[in-house]
Amino acid sequence: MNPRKPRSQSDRAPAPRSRKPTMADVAAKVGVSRALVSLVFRGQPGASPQTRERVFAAAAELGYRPDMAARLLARGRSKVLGVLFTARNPYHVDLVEAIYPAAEELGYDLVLSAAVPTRDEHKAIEALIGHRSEALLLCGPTIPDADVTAIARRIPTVVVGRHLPGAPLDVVTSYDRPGARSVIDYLVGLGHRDIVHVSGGSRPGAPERRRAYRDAMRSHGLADRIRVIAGNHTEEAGSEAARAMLAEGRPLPTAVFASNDQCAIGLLDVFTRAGVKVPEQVSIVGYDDSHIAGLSHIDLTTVRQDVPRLAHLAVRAADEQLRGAREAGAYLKLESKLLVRGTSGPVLA
Amino acid sequence: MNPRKPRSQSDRAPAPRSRKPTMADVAAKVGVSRALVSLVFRGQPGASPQTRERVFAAAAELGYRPDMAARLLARGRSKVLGVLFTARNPYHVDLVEAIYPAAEELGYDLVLSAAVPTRDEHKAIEALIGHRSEALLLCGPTIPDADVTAIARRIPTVVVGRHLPGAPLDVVTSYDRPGARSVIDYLVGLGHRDIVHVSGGSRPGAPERRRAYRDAMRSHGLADRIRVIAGNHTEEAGSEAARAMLAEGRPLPTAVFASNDQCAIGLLDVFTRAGVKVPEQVSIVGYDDSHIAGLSHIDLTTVRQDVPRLAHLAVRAADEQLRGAREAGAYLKLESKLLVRGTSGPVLA
DNA sequence: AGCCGAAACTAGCGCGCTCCAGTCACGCGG
DNA sequence: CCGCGTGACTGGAGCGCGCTAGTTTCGGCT
Repeated sequence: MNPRKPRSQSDRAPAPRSRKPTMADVAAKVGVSRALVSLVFRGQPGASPQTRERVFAAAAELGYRPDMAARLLARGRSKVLGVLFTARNPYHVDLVEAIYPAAEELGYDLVLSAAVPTRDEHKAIEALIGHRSEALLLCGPTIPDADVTAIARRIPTVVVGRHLPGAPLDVVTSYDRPGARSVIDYLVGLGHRDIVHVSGGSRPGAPERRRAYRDAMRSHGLADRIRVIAGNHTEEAGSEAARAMLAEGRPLPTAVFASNDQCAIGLLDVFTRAGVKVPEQVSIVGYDDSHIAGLSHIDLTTVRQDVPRLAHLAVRAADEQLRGAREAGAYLKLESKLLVRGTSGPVLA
Repeated sequence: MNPRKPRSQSDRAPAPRSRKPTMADVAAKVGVSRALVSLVFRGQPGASPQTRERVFAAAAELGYRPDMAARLLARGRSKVLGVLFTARNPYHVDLVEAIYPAAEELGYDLVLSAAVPTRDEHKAIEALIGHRSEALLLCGPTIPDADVTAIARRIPTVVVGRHLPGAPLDVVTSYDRPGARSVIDYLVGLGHRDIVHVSGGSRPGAPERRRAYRDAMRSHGLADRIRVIAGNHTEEAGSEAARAMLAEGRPLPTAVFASNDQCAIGLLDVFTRAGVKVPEQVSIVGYDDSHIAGLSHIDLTTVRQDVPRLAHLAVRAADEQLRGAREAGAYLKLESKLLVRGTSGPVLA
């Protein structure tokens, strides 16, 4: 068995459903040159209104669609942004949803590539580059700093939601420290003192949130109550943390601050199933305000990041890099703000 | 100033991002023809092992990546499959994750396009076609039958997880009827009689599951206990249904069969928060076995669809259509099987 | 020696499109 | 009458690659 198959006839043109019409077909039908059709389709001046009309009519009749690949190839600029995201992360999904309109506004098209368990971020990024993305938007990438830097040297890159100072790329993110701090301030204001933090390890944003938690606790004179449980940005990590707390036998904290919403939801589920009342017995606060946090049955208190604006800035940063408007290296940070919902409340005596 | 610089032959710019290296650059560096480099990169026979080695070395040094757009253009076949999915649907995410390896196996590349609130499926599909997808894989599309049919006439199409008989496309899905039926059989076997179904409206698979529920109830002599609550394939719909049941004042059913996992989770959350014990007071069963169903804190009884196989068949169907191996119109159905987890149990006297 | 065929490699066209440098007709002032 | 500007349109050279039809080299066989 030869592992590589020789190209056979069947590997060539697919059974033509009817050959895809090209610009030349449209041009021929109207009786003009291809160049004119091209002009019309790009909406550029240089064609009379009547001709435009006829071109569009002929195109519609033939079912012609401009071929992106050829267009990309011919044009210096491809106007395509590659977006890397983690399919399982609802916050990333929110980001992607917000990036679409932002990109459209500036005339960019999007190509998505998902990082999934069987397909790591490196591969996903290669695919994006291969598909002729002009620039990359990386949503909370988890590969090492050095790798991100190496990629950024090859292609304009914008990292969203991860702190990565000093690399030749733009960073768009929220101020994690004040966001996390406001959570602690809020909880302390409600009378909480035993506030546990379930951390997200080295996940994007997690170190900052952890540090802000510690700082805030100290500044409230609660240094001795600091407790960080190592976790992750997943439901599974949250539920494990909750089970661990329940299994300890000692009293539960009155509040838990999770490093992101998924983790918070894991906590929430395990606690409520164990009969622990939220927020009466334990307040739970997440981070990100991903769309699931807002669902009525979750109703999670969390920290909202301004996702549409984040997306907008990210696309604009990419555009600026591409236009050569400035060097890469911008560090854009947005305010984020506490969003009080139903999973948090005062300490009940 | 003209941004378009003429290409100078001797452009060996160490300035990192000056210009993307092309195959010609690699060829020049190695001292062979472009054609040979092309052979090497396609893994085709016709190059000596030493040459291969040198080509790869030079490519790595230059940071060369084959340009998909050009490759697509030059090759009759683009070998790209366009995948439409709903970013917020975890089951779709599972599917996408499974499609990646399946596509790779047959030598296809993937382009994803997400249907999101601000960007409907039509637009997403146009984008896929524009990016030169040879065929479309539509994960549970929600646009009208006629629209899907119209698209399928333009481009080979495979629909996953939606019943759509008689259209010029392939369908890959699971047997929803037996799957749903096994749920009812199982619940009845545990002693349940008051089994409510929260339906998914006209969402892919939902009508079949609803019908199977009704049929199964009747065949168990429970025709008078049939109760369908109109819903959707979202958490929100599940939670609404749960709230509605709680608000009614009359006794809860002993079991609820939701049309998909997300809906089931909505139910689950509202019930547990209201202090209703699952499964002691109410058993809850979902459908799809999306990855969230398996999370330890959810531990949802559900119906597993064989996602890897579904993905595999879908890709193969697309491949077959493209190769002209057969006409479109295949209807592939897989077995699905009940997966008993922690949210279901016997009726307690 | 002479022939042959496979292995290794090359030349060059063409994929569908964009873009630049024209060409053509037409009107107008000198 | 010519020159000249302007709007409408055309020709053709690429973009980076794949692929067919070669050419050259070389070892083995009669």
